[in-house]
Amino acid sequence: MFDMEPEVLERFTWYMREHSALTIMFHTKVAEQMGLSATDEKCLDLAIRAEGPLTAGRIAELSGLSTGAVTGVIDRLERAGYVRRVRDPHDRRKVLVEVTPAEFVKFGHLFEKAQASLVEVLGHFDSAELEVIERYLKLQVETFRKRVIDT
Amino acid sequence: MFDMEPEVLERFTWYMREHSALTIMFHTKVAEQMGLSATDEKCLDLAIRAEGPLTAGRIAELSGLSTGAVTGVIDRLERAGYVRRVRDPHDRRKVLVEVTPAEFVKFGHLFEKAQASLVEVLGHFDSAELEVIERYLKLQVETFRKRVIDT
DNA sequence: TCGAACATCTTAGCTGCTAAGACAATTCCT
DNA sequence: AGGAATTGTCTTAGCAGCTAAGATGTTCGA
Repeated sequence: MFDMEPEVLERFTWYMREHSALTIMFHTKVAEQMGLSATDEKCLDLAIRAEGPLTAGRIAELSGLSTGAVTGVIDRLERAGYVRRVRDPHDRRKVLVEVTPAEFVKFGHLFEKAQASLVEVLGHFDSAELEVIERYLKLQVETFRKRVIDT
Repeated sequence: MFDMEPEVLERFTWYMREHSALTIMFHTKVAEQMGLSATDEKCLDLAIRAEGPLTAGRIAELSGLSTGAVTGVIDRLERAGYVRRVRDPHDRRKVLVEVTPAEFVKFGHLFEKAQASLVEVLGHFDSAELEVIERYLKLQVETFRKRVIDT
């Protein structure tokens, strides 16, 4: 820990801000290409990134939408073939949202391109440098998560 | 440049994905606290990050909204005091959207907290490491921008 | 000077959100 | 075990904000 020059902080702040704006634009464009609204894509992403299948209610909590809105989201995702509704056998009130991986083959190119540009960026660093970057990313994600929760 | 192990790439991909999701959640929450919709906040952010004042039409292009929608966005932002409509003296068809900096004082705590967590993260690295991280961020933003444009 | 092009605003119609309540399944309490 | 309260999802009414099309006002070029 050492004291940082103000311009350094300013530059890092700028990178963050720029990266945020780009992330939001990218998110919008990916959704568009998949024939979904940003909201629907956001919920689909939650379902994909979750450990097991999520319930409709859990998606409402995580996304901040009302349960009524989530019904509509799942309707559209199901109609488009991205997910399937499965009643939870242990609690038949619940609806489990199961992602159907096959549907994503169509959009493989999107993810491949994303992967390719990540590889391109990382290719400019040696393995000691990558270690530093990974430590930074890990810490950044953890810190960011805490901040998002109490905002 | 050296060849990367698949698990390393996998971990980096995970960080990216997690960071994206957090960015979108954070964006939603900031907008909420400022009494704006995510759309309005996105446009305001464009206006803040731009060099000079943007025209209404330019905001429509950059945000991907229709000109009609942008009229509504500016109405709401103006009513809330974040921006001011100024007719361009050189071309009186155009409406310049001028950000009123004073309004952001109220939300200083939001930005201070963001700044503070950035400082906290960066505090874990010495200046040689920060140089690596900055190089990474710079490259990442540039590469990401190209990818977003042709997506 | 007049018509074409341009920048923004207005409006009609539509989609998707929230809030409230209906409905069905489960759990709790006696 | 049986009725009441709780829980999870869906339905509906009303509303906000988006798009597309056209109106309005301004500029530019011949």
